[in-house]
Amino acid sequence: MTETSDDLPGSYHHGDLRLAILKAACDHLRRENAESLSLRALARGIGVSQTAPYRHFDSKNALFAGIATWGFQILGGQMQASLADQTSPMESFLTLGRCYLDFSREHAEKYQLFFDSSLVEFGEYPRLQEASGVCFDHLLDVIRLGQQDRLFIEREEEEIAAIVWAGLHGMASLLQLKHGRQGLTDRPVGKAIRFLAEQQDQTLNLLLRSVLK
Amino acid sequence: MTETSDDLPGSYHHGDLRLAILKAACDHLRRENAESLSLRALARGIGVSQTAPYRHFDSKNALFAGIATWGFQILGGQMQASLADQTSPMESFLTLGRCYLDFSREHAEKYQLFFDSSLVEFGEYPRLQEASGVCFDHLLDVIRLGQQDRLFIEREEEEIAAIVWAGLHGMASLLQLKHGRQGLTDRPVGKAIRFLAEQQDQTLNLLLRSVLK
DNA sequence: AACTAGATGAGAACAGCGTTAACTTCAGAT
DNA sequence: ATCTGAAGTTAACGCTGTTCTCATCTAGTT
Repeated sequence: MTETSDDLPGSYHHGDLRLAILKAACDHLRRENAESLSLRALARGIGVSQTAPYRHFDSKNALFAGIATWGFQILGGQMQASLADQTSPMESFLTLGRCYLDFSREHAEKYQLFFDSSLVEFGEYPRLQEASGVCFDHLLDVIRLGQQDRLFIEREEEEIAAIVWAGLHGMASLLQLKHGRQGLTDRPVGKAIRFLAEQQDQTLNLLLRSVLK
Repeated sequence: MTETSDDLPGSYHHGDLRLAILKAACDHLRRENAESLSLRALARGIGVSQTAPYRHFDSKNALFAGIATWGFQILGGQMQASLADQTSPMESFLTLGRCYLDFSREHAEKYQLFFDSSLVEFGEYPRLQEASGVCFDHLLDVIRLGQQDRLFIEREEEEIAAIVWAGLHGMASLLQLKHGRQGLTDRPVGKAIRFLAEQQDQTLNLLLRSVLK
């Protein structure tokens, strides 16, 4: 059993409160939003005192940083897994882009924290920086592979990575608007986002074309 | 004098409290962040009671929506102005992209609200929807112009707009990381973003190339 | 010139929040 | 068996968003 038995009566210690908080926070972020998330309500929902979370996270910001770190670890793992059975550099490159978009959809609540400098102070959490660095390194690795095959325009690998990242993040952001925003269905902007959602693979290819020779 | 005389003693009414709140909020967002913004502190800084802002904004979210609406109005005006003295559709297209990036830099605090569905509930504010719609229409206009010259790949105008928007927003987001985030200077990701900032025009051209024939 | 209505501001109050400090309980090593 | 540190609790502080009631000013009507 992977789940801890938190229904045992009289158990003073929770068992894995840290993970329970992370999960509950993500659940809330998915259903509601970041502004309405409260540490006290989270603790109440789990069934511990309102200050118990502070044994695992120094502050609310630290919790957000923890979620973001968790997210980068998951993304890093999925990137690595997605590259395992690719045969060509070009295939690897496209697969990595697809992987990024998939993550931003499946873990939307974590992904949003990657770019919300109001909720997550990157500089204060070295483990977060490292986890994000690992993901970026995977991207750089794939780009170096492609450069050996002269796949890309003649730029330094970091520059190619930045352009690719911009395209991917732009797509991911707009795709999230579709679910996070009401009232744009009948307007042109709604139609545009619907196109984006329906033609994801084509759009992805078009945007990645930016760095291809 | 464009500024209202709020230093007059004994003046019960502020004169233009709504605008003063909008400006003060933007100032705060630029220096600090959204989470630490407090309506009460804002009112204190302006010198009115803590409930005075509620005469102009129904809630904190309404204030954010007001800032976002203001932002779209400014962006719409700048888009229109930037297109005034362009001669070719291609020139107009590139200029509009430049204009978008400029706005995202000069009004970073407003721009961030455009995509923060946690702070701004788009569906609840028709004027916000309309202001954003005007901006999107400017983009569609330019694309229609380019389509007449067979500038773009064969797609519907909304689809081209979505791809362009994705590229622009991706660039704008990553460029904001440079100023909003510490501790990524020596890492590869820091180098990548520095490239992006230094080669903005080239990168913009590369990304916009996605939709060119 | 006096009156009135509506817009704008003030003050008190409420529940909820993040966070800290001091205390309690438990699990594991010596 | 005892000790120690990790993990959880309780009480408290100041701050917040928001609402309700009341005060003041402005502009327009008679």
